[in-house]
Amino acid sequence: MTVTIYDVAKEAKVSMATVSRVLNGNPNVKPETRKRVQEVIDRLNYRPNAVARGLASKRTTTVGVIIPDISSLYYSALVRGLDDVAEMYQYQTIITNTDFNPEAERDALFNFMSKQVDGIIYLGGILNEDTLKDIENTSIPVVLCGTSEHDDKFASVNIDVEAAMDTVIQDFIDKGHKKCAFVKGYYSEQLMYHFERGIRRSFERNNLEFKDEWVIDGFSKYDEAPEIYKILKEKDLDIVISMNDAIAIGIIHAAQEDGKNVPEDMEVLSCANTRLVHMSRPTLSSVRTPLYDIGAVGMRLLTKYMKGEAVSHPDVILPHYIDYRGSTKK
Amino acid sequence: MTVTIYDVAKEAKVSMATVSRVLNGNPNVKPETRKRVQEVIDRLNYRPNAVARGLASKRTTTVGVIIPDISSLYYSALVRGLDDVAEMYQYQTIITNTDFNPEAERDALFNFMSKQVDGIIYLGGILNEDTLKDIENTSIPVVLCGTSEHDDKFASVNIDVEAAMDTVIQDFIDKGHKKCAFVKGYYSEQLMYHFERGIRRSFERNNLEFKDEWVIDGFSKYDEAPEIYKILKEKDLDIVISMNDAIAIGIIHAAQEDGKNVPEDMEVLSCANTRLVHMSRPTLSSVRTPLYDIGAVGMRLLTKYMKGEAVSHPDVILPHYIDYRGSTKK
DNA sequence: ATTCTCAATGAAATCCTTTTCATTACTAAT
DNA sequence: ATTAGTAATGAAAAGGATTTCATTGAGAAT
Repeated sequence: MTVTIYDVAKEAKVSMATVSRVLNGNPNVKPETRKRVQEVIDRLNYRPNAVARGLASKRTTTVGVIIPDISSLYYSALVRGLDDVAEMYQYQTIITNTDFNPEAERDALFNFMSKQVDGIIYLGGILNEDTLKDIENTSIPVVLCGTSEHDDKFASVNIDVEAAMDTVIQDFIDKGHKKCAFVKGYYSEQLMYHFERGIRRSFERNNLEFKDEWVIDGFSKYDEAPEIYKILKEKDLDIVISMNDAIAIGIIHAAQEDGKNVPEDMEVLSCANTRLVHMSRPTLSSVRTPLYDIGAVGMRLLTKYMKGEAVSHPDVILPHYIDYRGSTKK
Repeated sequence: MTVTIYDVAKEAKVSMATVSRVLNGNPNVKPETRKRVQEVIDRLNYRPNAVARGLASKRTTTVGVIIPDISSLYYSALVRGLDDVAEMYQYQTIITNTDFNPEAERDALFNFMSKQVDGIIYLGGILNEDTLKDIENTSIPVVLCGTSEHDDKFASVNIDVEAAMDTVIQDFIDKGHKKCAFVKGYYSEQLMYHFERGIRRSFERNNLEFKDEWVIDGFSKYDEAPEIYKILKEKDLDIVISMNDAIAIGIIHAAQEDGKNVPEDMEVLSCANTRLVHMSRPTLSSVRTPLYDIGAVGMRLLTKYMKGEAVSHPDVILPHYIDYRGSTKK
């Protein structure tokens, strides 16, 4: 039925070992032998069984990716970056959606181990201690992308979100503002924590108070924005930093429906940087996080680990920019 | 180092076969033996090697997914549907982005075969004849999702796009319109073809001509919308059916910037149905394609094939609706 | 001519399961 | 008491590659 390496060996009158050598580009094969074997491979249309190969070599050319939700523009942009680089290096990815559920993350991890992935990219939420230990034991390389976990244990790729927030807040304060809302989103706790810390730090440095009640949490979708707007209005907050850009757009729309103008009556800035920022009116000011690049660099890093290469800088910080567009005042 | 089935067998004083039976829920194990083995499994923290298992059983619990671009809202919604059902049935997915490149699709397919996937979900563009034949030879089950390929060879899940377009056009004609633009997007040729055919059919039935020049092709991104708008204006087309909703929104914005009002001066309807439709002002009228469900049903179908179950209706047509929102007149 | 290297190749072990087939130990039936 | 039938188990093969180690042969060095 299916052609195996044995069939090729027999047909080419060599041993399986030699066929294997040809397959893997091992130089210890006489050119004419190589040619003969290659001809048989082509003629028989032989394609190696990656599963058998994986069992024998202990390498599967597969990496596991843990992600909250692939249908989010934010995460799918990261994944596209990952995938393109993975493709370049001949790896395939297995993606598992976890919706920030720690149990789902744990299951995913165990699945990856069972499937003998060569590496893991983690874009997720919180790894609990047990799971963490399990991973370390396997010695499967792990790279964290955009979760802002400054952890010694794993390599990571991020932007400096605290610095970004610092800049943003300083700009607002310089324009004379003394308060702002911070609307969290559907991201990892750590990431949200770091954003908030950047904001607080900036307020502190300016000897201004950042009130806990300015943090608005528990919303994840565009549809919920009117509720958020209501809260903002109650608290008389007219500077809004939203982690999620769909929600930011929703807030703008809610304000507009309430007869307000953005940015004149309310300024909105998003921390995500998906394609949506261009698609609202006014266009959405935002922190330009290079999502695709974070994914790409993360996977590149992982390939190095998987090949056993030395990595000089395991914690990569990519540059970020603040793009002031229509939803903030000059 | 790593615990194998052999270690468990030795420790539990049974043969590997019995451990395997316990692992796979085979009923031919005495309850007390099962318990003893299970205890050892837990104690040793044994987790089966899926690669070895795959080699021995010829089943990998992995399905390959071919997709143009995971970072598209349209396709990632489909994939989320797929993934959730796959998860339910204990399958993992390997996703490959192809950007509609036939060669990339072919490579992906060969990769899947090599990795011995149990099934394939195809959301892609055009399978050329050779590749098609290769797939058939492997007897790997394939399900087509949302590509609108009414092909006897493979199972498929779709909406009836021609009927959808027919309804839409009929509505426009009933409102007194005699022409409309059809803006293609970044989708498969077949899908676009079926949409166009639905439009043409409707025009014909009303004894109206649909001109070739009303078909606008070659654009894929929001940013390109101003160009499209220019063309629309030249051709004096004020009814626009766009396959892509980001582009539809772009056209609306371009019109607004040109001092026009939507829907008063120009009506726009999108055929995709991503979350974006709610996020524009005016909100975007669209064909409500149940993307998530198409993916989910497709994967469900595939699980049946993979388990060798009979499938009574291999070509599923899911219901669709036309959602008239703010971008079209009542 | 003999020894030494090194390139080229093959035999066989190995990777870790599942699965088939044979065997043993019981229980029920006659 | 004997046989038949069945439940429970084990031994060993199979799955398709890689990899280690041994071997062969040819050319270089002595």
